Amino acid sequence: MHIDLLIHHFSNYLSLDEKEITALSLCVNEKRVKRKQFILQEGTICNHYNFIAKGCVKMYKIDKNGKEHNLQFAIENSWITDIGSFHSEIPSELYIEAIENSVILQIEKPDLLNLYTNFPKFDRNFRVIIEDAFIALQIRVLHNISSTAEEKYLAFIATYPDLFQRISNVQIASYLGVTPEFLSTVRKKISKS
Amino acid sequence: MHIDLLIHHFSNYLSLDEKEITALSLCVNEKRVKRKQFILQEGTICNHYNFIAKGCVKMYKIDKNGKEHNLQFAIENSWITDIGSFHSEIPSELYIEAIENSVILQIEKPDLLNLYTNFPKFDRNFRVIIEDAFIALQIRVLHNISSTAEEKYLAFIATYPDLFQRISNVQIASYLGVTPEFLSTVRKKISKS
DNA sequence: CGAAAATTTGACATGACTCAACTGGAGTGG
DNA sequence: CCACTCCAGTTGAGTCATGTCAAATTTTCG
Repeated sequence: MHIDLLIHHFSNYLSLDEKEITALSLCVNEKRVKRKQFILQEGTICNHYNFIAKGCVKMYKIDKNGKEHNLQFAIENSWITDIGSFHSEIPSELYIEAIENSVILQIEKPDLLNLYTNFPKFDRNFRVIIEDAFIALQIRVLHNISSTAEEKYLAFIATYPDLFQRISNVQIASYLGVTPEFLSTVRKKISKS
Repeated sequence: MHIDLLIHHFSNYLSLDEKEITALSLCVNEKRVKRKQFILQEGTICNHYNFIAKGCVKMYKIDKNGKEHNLQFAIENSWITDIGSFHSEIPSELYIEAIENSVILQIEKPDLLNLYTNFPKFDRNFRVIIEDAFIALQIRVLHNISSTAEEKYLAFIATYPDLFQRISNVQIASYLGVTPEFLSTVRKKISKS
């Protein structure tokens, strides 16, 4: 079962004991989605945390010109959620869409709050998980405000060599904040040097 | 005393009880810095969390061309720390420098870890604090990858009207990732419309 | 196989940077 | 209190990075 992946994921932090595993298992829902299906759509409230057990998904915004801007990718053993919408319970401006056929483990908000209250270890573990995500986002912001497209692209493939092989350059361009056409010329220049 | 500000800050989350307040008080160090003094410098390990009780500071990186890139500002009642360096205990690539004469409340890493272990409420509170910071960073990334300089500037002054009045446009330009000259032309264009 | 999407290429447009010069406070020392 | 310096802010000319649009080609996937 896929929940073993989640339990193993937590063993990277403070491992769960029997009672915690039982409680967690009771509130995890497994959801299978095919490529191009949505886990979240703009206008709806994001009321669950999503853990990717298998596959690959993206979270993005569509701007006023209809263009997609990728905020985050997630593959096996990582979390992807519109935490802003989850917290405030206001409608999301984001989409979460499967790039590959995927298996998602979802925890509903009331269940997660219960886990936090009954088992402080979840507060601890999610604190550390989000700290790590925060650190990665800070590095991304630094690149955004200080690097050229070429530098950002090279940093991306160095940081996420696994992702890089699974997603198209259109997706990477959207994540970096450049057009696919320009990324193409950047890649050409890199390959020549 | 300034520690009251910190205790009050936590009351925005789960309020601290007597024992927690006592424990916290024992590990908070008050530090006064003047304008242009450093709280952290590149090459040193960031081994404390910094809470701004009074004043205003910035955290930035200096790139290979000697240019500053502002990652974060902090004013009263907010946290500013190189969490990456704090976690991994590798030397920081960032500077934290006072923009105004300031009062900082510092918690050393071993003390913070003790607070986490002895009082789970700190895990909870810092989880929520960092979640909020994470949400703000995600919004910033979305602007970085999808907006023009003008849109980013307008979003900045709408989001941080308080900060906007206390710091120079040079600092804002560095935060947005544009040159001060170009920000100047953007501001001129805005004032005309 | 066939449709849809990804990738590349080129001509052109524009947003943003560089560099240099100038102006006008704000702080500092005599 | 003045003279001085330093820095923020502005302006303009020229340049570079990146975007737009359109078209052709290749790849992917159902």
